[in-house]
Amino acid sequence: MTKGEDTRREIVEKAAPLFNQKGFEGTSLSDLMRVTGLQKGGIYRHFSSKEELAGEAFDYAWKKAVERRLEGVDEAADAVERLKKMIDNFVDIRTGLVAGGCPLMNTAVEADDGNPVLRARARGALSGWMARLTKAAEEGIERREIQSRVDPRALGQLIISTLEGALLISRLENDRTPLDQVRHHLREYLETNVRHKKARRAERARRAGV
Amino acid sequence: MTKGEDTRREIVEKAAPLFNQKGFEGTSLSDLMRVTGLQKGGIYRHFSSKEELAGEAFDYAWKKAVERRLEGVDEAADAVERLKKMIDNFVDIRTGLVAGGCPLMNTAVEADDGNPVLRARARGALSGWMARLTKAAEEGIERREIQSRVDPRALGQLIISTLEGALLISRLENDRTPLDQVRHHLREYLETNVRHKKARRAERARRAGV
DNA sequence: GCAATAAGAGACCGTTCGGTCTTATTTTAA
DNA sequence: TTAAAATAAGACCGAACGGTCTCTTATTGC
Repeated sequence: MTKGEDTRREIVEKAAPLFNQKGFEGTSLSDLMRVTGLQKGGIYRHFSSKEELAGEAFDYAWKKAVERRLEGVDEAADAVERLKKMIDNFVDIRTGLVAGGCPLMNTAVEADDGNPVLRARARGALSGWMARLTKAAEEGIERREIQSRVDPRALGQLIISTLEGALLISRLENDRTPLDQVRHHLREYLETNVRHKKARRAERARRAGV
Repeated sequence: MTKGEDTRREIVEKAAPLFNQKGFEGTSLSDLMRVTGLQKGGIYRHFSSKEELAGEAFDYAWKKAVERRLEGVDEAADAVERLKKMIDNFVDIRTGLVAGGCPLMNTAVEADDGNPVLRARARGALSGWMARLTKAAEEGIERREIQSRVDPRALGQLIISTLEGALLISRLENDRTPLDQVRHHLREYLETNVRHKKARRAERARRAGV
């Protein structure tokens, strides 16, 4: 890795929390100069515009969020447990993330009446997340772990909507109750309306044995 | 009403969609001059700062949202129907509102890492909304329309979180499916886990009779 | 209709904005 | 070691920022 590539990477990593907290418009070049310790020339050598840097900062922030939200998911016992693990990760994990809350929410709200480049970035992130959830649900249906009447896409939308909304409220109130609340609600829903009935007795036995 | 008061009101009404769409930082005085047809002097005669105007614009936008979201709620047959009506209004109503989506969400996201004045405004709006929902739930419990084990505050948080999250996703995707999805989900939840069991037979009969 | 007052225009203020470009310095490969 | 290439500094640009202030114009109460 050349020194230039290294500097570029550092700029992105240091810029990401700024953009995530203050937004694209709210982050100025002088902010970026301050956190990177570089002058304008040093920044603009690596990026053609503030927007290009913001785009890469979003990708970086989102990548870190996805990584953490997927931790331990593959190890879960079945499809329902995988979904529950993703929910738990969303609710519990607050370290190792770019500061400022969910990049998807922040970018979606700022960009949906404006900046089309960042908006596209947010849509891409959302569809990736949706794909993870629907794939888990589809596989669960195939394996008779999830009821066949469940619509994977609708389930994914429900989970994402609920989690993002609770995060919004939790951050505004500075209180994690809403996140815990929807976690409990979604878990109940998954066990009662999503998990395949044939699998329920076995699952109860497994849990009792733990 | 003097001409000054009238002008002031017009400024607020014309500024509100701008702030709701572009945010506080994203809305410039030249934007405000354009939509109001006034020069700076004409605006600053009525407001001491851009922030003061933004605050009043938020109140205006929120007031309109609340008015529409409460339409027909008092006429509902019981507490569960009142909650369902509030949910329906949130999902269905898109006219008569200040453009740019939910003012609570927009302001919460922009202000939660910054502007404390606007953040306080958003928190006030949220607590008012929560109060409406918890009051409906508490009354429902008193009247044996809602199960006594239901926690009014938790129910309110769940409804608000779910609706706001779905609105976020719907706006990003430009697709109302997530909103319809969570409406269906919440209705089912209200009927199954919230409505008082003694009231269920009567409710089914009432609905069959309609 | 007139004087007092309220309302609005718009020039002006210093600052900051995103961005460019030339120059100096550091890294790199030969 | 040295020359070429990569990298960073920072002066500079015009435009736009939020805000002030003076002066003119419009409204108001008498």
